[in-house]
Parts: sequence; C-alpha cells; structure tokens
Amino acid sequence: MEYNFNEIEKRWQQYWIDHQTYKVSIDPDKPKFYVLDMFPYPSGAGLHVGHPLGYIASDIYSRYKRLNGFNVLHPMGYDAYGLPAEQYAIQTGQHPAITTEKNIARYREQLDKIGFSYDWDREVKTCDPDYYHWTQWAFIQMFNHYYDKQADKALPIEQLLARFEKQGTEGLEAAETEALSFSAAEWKQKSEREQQEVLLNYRLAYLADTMVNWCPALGTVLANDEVKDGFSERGGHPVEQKRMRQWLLRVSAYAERLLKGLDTIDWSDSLKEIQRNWIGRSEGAEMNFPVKDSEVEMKIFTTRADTVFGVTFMVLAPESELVQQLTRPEYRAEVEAYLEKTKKRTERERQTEVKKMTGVFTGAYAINPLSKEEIPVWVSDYVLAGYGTGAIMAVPAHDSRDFAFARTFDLPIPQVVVPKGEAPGDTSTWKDSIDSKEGTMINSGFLDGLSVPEAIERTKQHLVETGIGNVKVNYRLRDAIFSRQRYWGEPFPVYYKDGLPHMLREDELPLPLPEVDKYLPTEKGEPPLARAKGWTTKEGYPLEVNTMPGFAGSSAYYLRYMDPKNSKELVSPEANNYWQDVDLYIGGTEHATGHLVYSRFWNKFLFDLGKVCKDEPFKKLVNQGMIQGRSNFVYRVKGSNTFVSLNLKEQYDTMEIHVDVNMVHNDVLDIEAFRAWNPEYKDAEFVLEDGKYLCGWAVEKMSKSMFNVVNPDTIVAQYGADTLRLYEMFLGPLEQSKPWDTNGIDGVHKFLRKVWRLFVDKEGQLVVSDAQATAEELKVLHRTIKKTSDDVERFSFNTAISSFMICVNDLNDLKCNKRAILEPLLVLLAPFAPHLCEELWHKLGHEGSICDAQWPAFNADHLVESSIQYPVSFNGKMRFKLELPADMPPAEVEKAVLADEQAQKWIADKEVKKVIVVPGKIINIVVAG
RNA sequence: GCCCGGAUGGUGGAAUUGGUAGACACGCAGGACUUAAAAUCCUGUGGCCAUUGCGGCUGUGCGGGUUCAAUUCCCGCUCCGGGUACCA
Repeated sequence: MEYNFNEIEKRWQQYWIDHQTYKVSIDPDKPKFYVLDMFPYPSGAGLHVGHPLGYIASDIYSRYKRLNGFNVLHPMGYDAYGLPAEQYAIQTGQHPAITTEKNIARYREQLDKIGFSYDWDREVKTCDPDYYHWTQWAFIQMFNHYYDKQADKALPIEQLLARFEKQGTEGLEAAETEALSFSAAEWKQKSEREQQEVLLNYRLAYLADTMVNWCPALGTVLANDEVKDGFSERGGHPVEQKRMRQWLLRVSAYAERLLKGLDTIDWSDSLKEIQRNWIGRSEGAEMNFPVKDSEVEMKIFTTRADTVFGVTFMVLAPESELVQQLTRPEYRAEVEAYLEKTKKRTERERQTEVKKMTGVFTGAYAINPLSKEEIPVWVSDYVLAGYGTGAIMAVPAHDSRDFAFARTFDLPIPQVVVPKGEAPGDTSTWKDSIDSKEGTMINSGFLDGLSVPEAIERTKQHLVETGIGNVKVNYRLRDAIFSRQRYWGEPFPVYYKDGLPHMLREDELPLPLPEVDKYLPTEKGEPPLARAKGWTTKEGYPLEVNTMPGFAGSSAYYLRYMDPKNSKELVSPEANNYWQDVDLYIGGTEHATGHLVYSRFWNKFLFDLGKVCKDEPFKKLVNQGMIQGRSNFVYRVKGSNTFVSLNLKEQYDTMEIHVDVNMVHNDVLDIEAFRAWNPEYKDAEFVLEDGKYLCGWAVEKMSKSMFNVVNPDTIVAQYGADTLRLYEMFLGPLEQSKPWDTNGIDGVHKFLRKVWRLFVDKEGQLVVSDAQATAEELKVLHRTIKKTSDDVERFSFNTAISSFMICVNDLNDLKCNKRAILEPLLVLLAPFAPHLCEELWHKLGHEGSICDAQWPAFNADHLVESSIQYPVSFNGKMRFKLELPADMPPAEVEKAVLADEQAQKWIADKEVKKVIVVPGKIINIVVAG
C-alpha cells in the first residue's frame, strides 16, 4: 500500500479535534513553555505559501518542547482591524465585520489543513468586544497615569495632583510634553479647565496639538512607522504634515527602559540594532545662547559641545516659537514669506530636495557664551522642530548640513578640529565638511590642543560649572499618535464635557463600535463615527469619534492568550504567574519599529501597574526570512502566437511573458494548462527543446500581477501537509529570505514515502520486527537523535531534515525494520511530519497520540568508535586517509603516519619540518623542498 | 550618506570552536525493472587536464595578510539584500 497522505491527514486532523489533543491548561506539575506566532491580518487574498513559514517553525518547536515534557502554550488569533476591510466597505457598502469574518474563516480553513498544534479555544480577534474591552481598559489606565522619573515607573495621576496641591512642580521629575513650572498656590488658582490642560502635559495617554502625518487619500493620520519615504505604507498614498489635536501615547517616557531592556532579551542583533536606532539615544549638552538686545535665550542641543568655538551661525526650525520672538521688524516680511513657503512643502519634497539649502536671516544675533562672538540667527527647514530644542548651533566645518548651508549663504567656515596626522586646511577649498570624531582642537580657546573626547568632557564640565548649560540625553523616539480618523478600529472609551476629555468608568466597558450609514467622513470632515446615531453617553455627552490605530490591538494579545475568556480582567494573576512571558516569538522583521516597540512599551506599563509579572514580554525572538516569489516566463515570438523554449529564444525576436507558476513544474511548462489559461493562447504554437517547453525564471515579489503566488492548499492537495511542512523547512535557514521554488519538493515527498516503506509493505502490512537492534543500527539512530535535537534547539530545521534523510537512507541500506530503531525515529520526526507519524504510531499499536510520547534520550555510548579514519594532509592539503586506533597517543600517530607508504610517496625527497596531530581530527605534515 | 546582514557547483543549501569544502536534496547523464509509461532502484555529476590505470592541477565574490592549516580570523575593495535618513 502506498503512502496515502490525503486519507492519513484527514483522519488525524479529525482525531486531534475529537480528542482535544492541543488543548492546554495550567498544570503546576509541568514546566511551562510559551510559543507565539505573530498573528496575521486576515486579508482577502488568503494565505500564500510564505505566511506559514514561521508558523511551521514554531509548530515544530512547540511539538518538540511538548515531547520533552513541557506544558506548551501555542495559540493563534487574528489582528482583525485594518484598512483593507474598511476600504472594501467604502467601495461596496459591506460591513467590514462581515468581510473580516469571511477572511478569518478562509484563513482558518487554510491553517487547519497544515496540521498545526494550536489550542483554538484560546483564539482572540482584536475586533471582538470581549477582546477590545481590555484595549480600552489599558487606554484608561494610561490616561490615569504619569511617568515619574525618580521612581522610574508609571504612577497614578492622583499622586501628581496631590503633589501639585502641596508643592507645585517643585522637585518634580516626570515625563512631560513641555517643561512647566508653577507653585502650589499658582496651581490652586487655575481653573478646572486649566488644571486639566496641565495634566495632559503628563498623562501617558494624552491629547495634544501636534504635527501629524496626514494622509488625505486615506483620510487619516499615520504613525511614523506607517510612513515610508513620504508615502503611506498601506496603499502608497502621499503623506503631508498637518497640525491636529490627537491622542498620543507617551512612549518616549519609556525610551531608556526600552533601550536597556534590549540587553536582557534574546533577539537577533540586527533586530536589536534597528530598535536601538529607532530609539536613537544621543548623549550631549543643552546650551543657552543669549540673544543680543533681547531677554530671550536660545536653548540648543548638541552632541558636540567641544566644537562651540566653530559656531558661525544659529538655525531655528520654522515651527520654533523663537522665530516670532527673535525676528527683527525689518526682516519680518522676508521671514514670514519663508515660513509660508516651507509650510507648503510636503514632507516628500523636503526629503527629495535634501541637497538644496533654503533659509532666511532673522536679523537677530546670538552671543556665543564661550567665545562671546556675535553670530547671526537664521531660520531653515533643515532643522527639525521635533528633535532637541528645535534650534541648533551650526558648525559648518564639521557638519555637512551646516557646511552646505554656509556655502549657500556665504557664511564663514572656521576649522576647529584637525584630524590626526594632518595640518589645518583651507576651508574655502573644501568640497564638504570634514569628519571630526577624532583629532585635535584648534581655534578653540581653552580647548586648544585637547583631543576630541577630552574636549567634549571639558566643555560639558565648563557648561555645568558656569551654568551656561547642562548635560542632556535626547531620544529620537517620539510619542505615538494614537488617533485614527477611521471606522474599523477600537472606539476610545472617552467622552467630552465642555470640550475636556473624560474616561468612561471601567464598568461601562466595552464600548462597542457603533453602526454607521456610510464608512466615510462626514461632510464637515469629521471621522466616520460622527455619523453614528446616539453616539453619546447616557447623560448625553458626545463620545470620541476617532478610533485606535492598528497597533492598539496587537500590543497585549500575547497576554490575553494566557486567559482568553476572563471577563473580569485582561489576564488573571494565576494565569500570568504561570505562563509569565513568551519564551519563543517567531515573526517577520517588518514589525521591528512598530508592533515590537509598542508592545514592549505596553507591557512595561502594565508591569509598572503590577498587572503582569515580567518587564519584557518576548524572551526570545526569531525572525523568519521573507519568502519571495519565483516567477516563470514564456517567450513569445513578436507578432505571432508562437512560443519558443528558453534556450532557443536567442534565435528569435521574442518578448517575455509571465506565466502562472502553478502550471509549471521544474521549469517545464504544462502546455495544455497554458492553452486553457487564456483564450488568447488556445491555438498557441510551441517550439520545444528535447520535447519540452522550458520556462525562464526570476526572483520577484510574490504578487498576483506576477502570477507567482502559490497557495499552501495547492501544495497540500498535491503532496500533503507533511510534505509542505518539511519542504518549507528544507528550503534553507529559517532567518534567511529565499524565493519559493517548487523545484525540489519531490525530494522531501520521496523521503516521506521512504519512511512509510520502512514500516509498511506493498500490501499495507506492518513489517516492523521486534528483533534486537545491532550496534550499527543503534549508531545510526543515536547519531540522528543527537543531530536533530541540537538542530531543533538552534532552529536549524533544514539540517535536521537532512539528517533524517541520511538516517532513513542508512536504515534502508541496512534493511532495518526493527521497532527498537523505528519507534524512536518516529518520535523524532513527529514534530515535522505529525500526520504520517501519528498514523504509523497507531499502526505500531499505540493507543494515545504521538504528541504525548517522549523524546528519545541520546546515549553517546552508541557512537563510540574504536578506530578513526585520519585525514592526512601535506601542507594543509588532504591527500589520503589512514585508519588508526582511536586511543592512539599523538606521538604514536606521528610515528605510524610517517611509516606509512602512502605518506612516504608524498614526502619523497622532501624534508619533514613538522607533524601536527590533532587527536581524533586530523594529521598535517609540513614538508619543504 | 550612515548602520546591519550576505556572496560557496547548473539550483536550494551543508561544513556548530580555524582542522577532509560541496553533506542532504533538486536537476542532469547513464543503467536496471517494464510491452510501454509511471513508480522504484543503482551509478556518475564543481571546473580544467589526463582518462590505459594511478591520478594531477585548481577551486568558497575580488586583492592582500595571519596560521602547520582559512568558507571560517584580520585589512582593503566589488556587488547584492535589509534598516534608517537633514536627529545636530
């Protein structure tokens, strides 16, 4: 009987459902292990073959851990809110909930066919009120907390209120939008409204007027990580800067902890590096520059305080408040014109015109606090309002932007750092600024002669002592804009009273998403929720009309899986204390600066509240590589309906046409399928080579338009789920990106058939014997146990599969069909090919699932060799092999090898300079002459 | 521009701490079985030279270096992929 994967897979998938094989619950007698996949957004296109790559890897690891005695939590769910369903709703009027449910059903169907060990009782959907209840709840908590830098954690806003009552801002160190200073008396004199405005300056979820990334085509704002090169990541629409009142999350309060936490978690270096860059910590100094004939001081941030003697001008960001204060009347018109002009420039233009410097002089002069020189103050959009203080000191000789600006407006460029081993140069001949990270200070007063690091320290010291400035750490990480002007998202648990935001009570949650007549903004330009009838509290106060962004629902889903049905809290302390954190998280790098920052922030906040027991949510994270598409081409002779095979195309004038890869096998075109594909090709003629039509190929993005999308269902129907699982893993290292290439899938399928035939003969009879295993057979088995255990531990699934193949080939050669060998082998293979192994496991007479078997123990005794085939090298080149006893001491080995006649041939009349013997490894003979 | 990662046969890839380069698989070529095909099995397969046998030379993107020994370590470069970008 042949290996009938269709029947086998159907049978065991049903068995697993019937026996609740993958249901898990808290079991204090077993160690826990939590394996998590990044949950998918259920798109209308369904899963393609790239999606399950990570799921298969995590599934193998989950099953492996279970076989090793762990209680494994391995859940799955859906990131169900998102733009595509809403865009579809706008076009068709179909409620996004319906679209989403349909897509989820399709995803589920596809996932089920692959044989995953998910506990579906724990499924979460972010659009489910029982789920977003806790998203809304967390938002309320953030609104009700502020970040205290002394305690280095979030504290209740009541504590801040009490403090203001008692001592105002005196001694307060808190994360804030802007630095405020008032006494207790001043606080008490403030009106309720004023007090609330002040509190928004501290709340971790707060309303503020900010410059946002406005995408007119989508009709909404976007977070920084949702914008790529001035275009929206979804849809590729242009994005512009706009000032709007929005909800924000004070992620920046956690910048330092987010950075430090990276050192405690097992993530890839590249991913950590991306996060470090995104957080962008830079240590520097804040310095105050007095302004001539003015009370105003310009505060600037610099990481290179040592170059202060090289400053020849100051630059303000156009949005800086100082622009109005400093601009001299006679320059006002010019400055206004410039501000007007820059406002019109989109983010996109600012980025593409990097080289072109624009700016305007304000007429004001600042005074260099160290050199006492007067220096002109300019305005230019190359300075960003959002970073540092929105004002800079320009050091044109050593900063390329400042240099370009100085050249454009003909400002002086004095050199203050001389690189090691060079003489001071003539800056008027320079094409660009010169690097100044290393070198010696010149033209810098009391800093002259010092090295750069010394000068930085000395200047900082000087600033602090004289009160001119202070040492300061800046972060690039911005607060996350949390409002979206969309329908299909979580409603905010917020209402407005006299224009001030208030939170719903916790017992009023969840606040369900209302129905609307259209999924479009109102005529007044308000978000879709403004269309909802009765969108007010019981008392009649209007509810917030914005909704939350995509990352809201994905920021704590891993916690909800621990206790998905709890209606009283996000996760019970019992469940959280047992499951703790995610031991292994598998997903793509594309979430490096979005989800993986926000969920770490969210988790740290909940940790501060004592709601979760771990500061970092994801202990180990493995990035799976992207699966690219592999397109196939046919070559049409221009102006005809004739197609020529790949290697003949040079003889004709042809054009390349994409063909659906699903009708190409091993680059050979299925001509009948091609003719049926499109009426245009019905009567196509073919010029073949060797009787076949060979297609060309290229690696491209996997997309419908390239006809290179391969669905897992197709592969499952053709080869079975076990083959798909094996092949996805066999393709190469998990972390590496690679094109999906079905060439080669026959190899793993053949392997599974070979496994089948070790157990079952042609008549379908079990041929397993109870005879005792030989030493040789045991060696094969234990070599495989060792190799596959090591490989699974380090996520090297492709090499694990190779070693299975070697093992099965060896057992075939040995004609081994002994239970003592085959049964442990089956357990090893079960995480990879669960259906086949379950079938054979039961054929062997077992009652329960192979999932509850025990991973075979490795016994090194079986691998001990009495002799070793030493490779013998001459000057590092391997020449022949020599079998010697394994325990022969190196001196004996040397003697033996020199006495060998093959060695003599190679030595001939040359002089033996040295013999290196690495016991058990290699012999190298160094000869000269 | 800056920061990461990568480059090995016709193809995907292996070589875990510097120790036999090319495991395993695809493809290809030849053969066995078969009326035939499919399936299965066997043999060969980096390149060049020699193939009468032994073999020999060369080879991990390029150029140097360290070492008895380098795909692996160091220096310089080329190309490819990813991240990021007026972040002071």
